[in-house]
Amino acid sequence: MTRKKAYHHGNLRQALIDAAFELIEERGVPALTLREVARRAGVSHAAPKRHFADRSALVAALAEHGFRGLAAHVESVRASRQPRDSAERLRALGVAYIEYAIAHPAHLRVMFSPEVADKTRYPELQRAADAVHDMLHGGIEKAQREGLVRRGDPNALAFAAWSMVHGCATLLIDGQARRTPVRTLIESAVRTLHDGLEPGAAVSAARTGRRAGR
Amino acid sequence: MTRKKAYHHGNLRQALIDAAFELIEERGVPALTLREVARRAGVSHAAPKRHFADRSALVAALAEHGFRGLAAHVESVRASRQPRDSAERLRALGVAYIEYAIAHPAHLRVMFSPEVADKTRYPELQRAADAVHDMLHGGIEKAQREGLVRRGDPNALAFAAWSMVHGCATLLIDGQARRTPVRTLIESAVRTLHDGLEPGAAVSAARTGRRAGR
DNA sequence: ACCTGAACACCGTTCAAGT
DNA sequence: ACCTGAACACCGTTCAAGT
Repeated sequence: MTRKKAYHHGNLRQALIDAAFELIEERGVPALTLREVARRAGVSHAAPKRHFADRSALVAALAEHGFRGLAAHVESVRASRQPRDSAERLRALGVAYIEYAIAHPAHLRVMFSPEVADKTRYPELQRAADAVHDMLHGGIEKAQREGLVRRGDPNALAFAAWSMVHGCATLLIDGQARRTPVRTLIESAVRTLHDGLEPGAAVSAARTGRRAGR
Repeated sequence: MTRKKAYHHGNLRQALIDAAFELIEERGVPALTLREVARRAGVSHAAPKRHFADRSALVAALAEHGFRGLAAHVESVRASRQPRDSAERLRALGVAYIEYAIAHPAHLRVMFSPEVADKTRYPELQRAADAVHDMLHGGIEKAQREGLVRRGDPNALAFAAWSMVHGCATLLIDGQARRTPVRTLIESAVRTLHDGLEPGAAVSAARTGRRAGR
């Protein structure tokens, strides 16, 4: 209500970010334009320059926002769902990632936009992305220590887990789901990440104990 | 050598596609511009209109090219590597997908560009993408029949496999590999797709027979 | 310190005109 | 049938000038 006035002389930076997300959600990433964002925030087209050096800097800020939001969502799920062991906890992390992508497709698209693929130019973005990666990495190591994830290079295992979850999320928000409910697809991806495609895994998944733990 | 002359009055369409891929490889997808493509092909900026209705139509043609190239690469790998059973064949398909992405990152980016996410507007693109999907779907069903992939909705299993392979490919071409050789990461993703993260799978993977096959 | 307005080079798209 | 050249509205970016 009273926001519109505060924008003009206040936190223009945040106003631009809000307007940018609205724009992406309405008309897609290709429609994201500095001039349109400025227009929606009610300032001249040159005003964003004070807050974002160029278009890439705005995209980087949006991506950073996305990574922080994802980390927060993962944390909140962890707090509310109370996973019983580290394997369930890891599974919850994957589901949270996919949920976040579906709830905020604009955020995920901008987080992995080619424009900001080189994160060395944006240290804050780098840190935000690393924080999410560290959650995954830590989750893998913890589950390994408890014998709930097989042994091996944690980096390589974390990468595999990230690939599955990220691939699932991006395919779903790009509308690649076909003839099958989204819920079923998510469950299939998360279960396959744990059990694999091979038939034997179904048996081992039904076991309560472990077999080749440390 | 004699190509340049042939372009001006000949297969301009193909010349534009070639120029577009060169441009994307050199300067990335955001730099893809109809005017620059026309310039490189040596024609006026309005000439592409005869072959591509608008920018999206060009991107769709590039994406279609990408899907056909991927299908061809998968076929050639299948012919040369002679997989012994349907599980190995499925694994080879995944590796081929990732190899293709790394060899032709511009193709993969354009294949999954948000601009052409809605493939209903481009039937030829739809068909090319479906052909790749059908290969995967068929591979899953065949492996199921041989008892080398667990039972369940083939669509859901194919989606999980696609998620892993596609996620791996996109993360790698976006330079998300960290501190670990690419080869190791690919092997981890492909192995995890088959075995899962859980410890029991390592044992079952070592078995020669099946256990819960049909 | 923060924002404006004019300016420049670029882009997508259209369309009458050329061959 | 295929391509050109001028035109229009839009964009990113820069910069002197305003408050």
